[in-house]
Amino acid sequence: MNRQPYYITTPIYYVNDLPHLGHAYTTVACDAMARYKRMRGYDVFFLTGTDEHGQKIERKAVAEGFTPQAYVDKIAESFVQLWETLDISNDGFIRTTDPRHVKVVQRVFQQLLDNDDIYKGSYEGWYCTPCEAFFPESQLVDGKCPDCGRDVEWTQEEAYFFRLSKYGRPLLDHIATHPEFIEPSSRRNEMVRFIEGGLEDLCVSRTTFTWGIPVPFAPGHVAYVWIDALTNYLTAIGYLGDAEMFNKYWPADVHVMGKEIVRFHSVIWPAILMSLGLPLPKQVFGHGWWTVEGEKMSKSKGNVIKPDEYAAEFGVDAVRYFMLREVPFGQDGDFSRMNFIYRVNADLANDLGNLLSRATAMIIKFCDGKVPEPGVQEEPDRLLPELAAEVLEGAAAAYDRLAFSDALAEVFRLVGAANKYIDDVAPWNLAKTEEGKSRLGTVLYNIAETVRVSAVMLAPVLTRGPRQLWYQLGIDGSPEEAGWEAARWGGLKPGTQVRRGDPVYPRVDAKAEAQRLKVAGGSAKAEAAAPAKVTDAEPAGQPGRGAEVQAAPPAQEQITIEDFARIDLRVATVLEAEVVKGSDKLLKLQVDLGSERRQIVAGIAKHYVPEDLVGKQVVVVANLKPAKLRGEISNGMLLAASSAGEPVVVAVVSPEKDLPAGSKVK
RNA sequence: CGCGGGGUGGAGCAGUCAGGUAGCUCGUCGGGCUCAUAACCCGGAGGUCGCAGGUUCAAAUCCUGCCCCCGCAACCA
Repeated sequence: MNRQPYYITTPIYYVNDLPHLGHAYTTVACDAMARYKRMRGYDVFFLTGTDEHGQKIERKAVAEGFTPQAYVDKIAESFVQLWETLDISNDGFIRTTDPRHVKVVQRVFQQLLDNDDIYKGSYEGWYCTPCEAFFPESQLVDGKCPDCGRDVEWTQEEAYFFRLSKYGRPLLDHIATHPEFIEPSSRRNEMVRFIEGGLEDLCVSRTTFTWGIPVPFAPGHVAYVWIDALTNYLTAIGYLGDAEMFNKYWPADVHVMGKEIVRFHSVIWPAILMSLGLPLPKQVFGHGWWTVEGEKMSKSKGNVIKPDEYAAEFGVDAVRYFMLREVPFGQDGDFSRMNFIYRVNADLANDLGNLLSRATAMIIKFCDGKVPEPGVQEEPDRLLPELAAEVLEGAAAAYDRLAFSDALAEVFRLVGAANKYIDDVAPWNLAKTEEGKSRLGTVLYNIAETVRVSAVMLAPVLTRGPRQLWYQLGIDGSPEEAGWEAARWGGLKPGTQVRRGDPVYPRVDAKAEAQRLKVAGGSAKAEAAAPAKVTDAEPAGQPGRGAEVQAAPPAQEQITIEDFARIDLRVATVLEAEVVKGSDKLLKLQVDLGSERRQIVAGIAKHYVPEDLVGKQVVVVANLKPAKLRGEISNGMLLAASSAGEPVVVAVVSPEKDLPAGSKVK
C-alpha cells in the first residue's frame, strides 16, 4: 500500500549570521509536524536549508577574510549543528550553492523567458557607489546611504523583470477558492489587500555583484534572491532530476515561515509556479515572532536567545516544549527566562514527570511493581479512558492545523485529570482494605495508561522524555516508532514490570533562579525598562520639572542595596569612537576607565556621530559580562536612556567638575 | 486618514464571528493529602472586560467616535 506523501518546508535561512531562536522556532515547529505526520503513517519529506548567495554574503565574507564559498560553508555548518542539537529530523538540507540547484535556477529562468514572463528593463534606485548597493527611498537615512552615511545617486542598471503584475488576478482567484492557502487568516487578509493594491513587475537579476547564479541568457547578470531562493523547494525534491520523487512530493503540503516573508511565499512564489505551469503549494503558514523579555530581539541589544544554550541548560525537550506550548502558532510571543522555567516546571516536571513518579511508586508499593489487571471501571474510573479518547481526537485535530499549543494543552488536560483522579480516589486508602484492593488495580492501571498514551501524543514535540516515560513504565521501544495509533486506550499490558528511575523531567529551582536573575538582570534591564518610564524627553540628568519625571516606574521589583552594589558603575572618558563596520546602529568606543582602557560597543550610532562622543564622560557598567556585537567585543555597557523607543539619549555625565576616569558611581 | 495586530482580576492569555451567569495558566492567601520530582488536589481574595456615546429586555461581545501599545522599511524567524 502506498503511503500518502507529505512535504513540509522551512524557509532556507540566509547565512549572513549564526542561527538563533527565530530560526529554531520555525524549524522545531516543522519538525514536530513532520514527526506527527510520520507517526500517522505519512511518507514525509521535511526540508530545510540555507540561502547562500547575494551581495551581503559576498561582502561579509571578504570582510572576514574568507572566500564566499568558504564563508557560507562555515555558517551552513552551524545551522546543521544546531539542528542536530535540537533533534531536528529533516529529510533534506538544501543549499542554494548546490550544483543541482544552480541548474534548476538556470532552467527556470530560461523557461520564464520562453513563456515571455521575463523581459529586459532597467532597475532604478538610489545607489551608493562605495557600498555598491541600491536602496529604496524608504531606507535612506537623511537622504544618505544607510550603511556608510555617504551620498547616494539616482542610478539605473540593466536588469531582467518578471511579469508579476500579470498574476494579480489569478492569485486573488486562487486565494478566494482556496482560503486555506494562506494561514492564519489575518495574514491572508493582509495579502489580499496587498495584491489588490496592484502588483509591480519584479526585478529578478542584478549586475552589481557576482556571488550568485549566472542568468543563462544574459552574461554579467546573476539571479536575484527571488528565483534563486524560492525554487529551492523544487530542487530539493528532484525537480528536473528525479521525476518520480518530484511527482510524489510536489505540490508541497505546507511552507512554514515567519510572518515577514509570507508575502514572498504567497505572492511571488505562486506567480512563478503559475508561469512554470506547476501546481501551487497547498498552504503557506506564517507564524509569529518572539520578543525577548518584552523587547524586540536584536543583536545590538545583545538579547539574542541561543537555543542551543537553553538546550544545554534545560534539555532539548524543554526548549521545544516551551516554544510550541507557550504561544499559539501564528501569534507573537515573548521569550522570558523565568516564564520558560515556570512553564517547563509546571507542565513537564510537576504534572507529567511527577505523574509518572506517582504511578510507578504506587505500582511498586501496592502491586509488587507489576502493572495490575484492570477490573470493572466504576463511574469515576471511566473518566480517564473517556477523556483520553476525547483528547486523542482533539490533539490530532490541533496538530493537523499546526496548532501546537492547542495540541499540547489537550494532552495536559488529560495529565491534569489523572493527577486529580489520584487525589479523588486516594489509592493509598484503597490499599488498606480488602474491597478497596479489588478496585486498586483498575485505578493504578488507569493512571499508568494515562502516562503511556500521553507519551505517544507528546512524541511529535518531545523527542526525549516520552521514550523514558515508556521505559520506566516497563514498555520497550519508543512511542514515536509505535505510531499515533498507540495512543489508543488499553495498550498497556497488565503484568508489565515497571522500572523506577530518575525523574524524567527534573524541576528547576525557580526561586533560586529568580533570585539570581533579579541581581544579574538588574543591569541588563536597567537599560531598557527604567529609563523608558521617564516620559519626559529631557535627559535624565536635568530634573527640570519634577512632576513629569515623578511618573515612577510601577514595575520593577525592588532590590536591596546589596543587589545594587553588584553593579559596578564607573565614570569613563571616551577616547575614540567609530562606527562598527557593516552596522548602522553600533558605535565602537575606546574608553578610559582610570585603571584600564576598554572597548565598548553601543547601539547609538543612529543618534550620535562618533566625534561628538570623544572626550565626553559617560557612565558605564564595568562588570558586565563581555559580549560580541557584530564581531566586536564589548567589554561593558554604556548607560543610555530611550524614550518612545527610538530616540536614544546617552546619559553623558555633566558633573559640576570633571571626575577622574574610573570614579565609582552610586 | 498607509497596512496589520492588540488593550479582559498582580502577570500572560481565552471568550468577541453566531449578544444572555467573565473562563484558563501562573502568582497570592487558606485548607487537604501523604502515592509523588517541597510535587499533587480543593477553596478564597482579586476584574466598572482601554475611554465615551449608541442599538437592545440584555453588550467584553453589535454600531460610531476617540485614546494608548506593538509590528510592517532595518544587523531577524
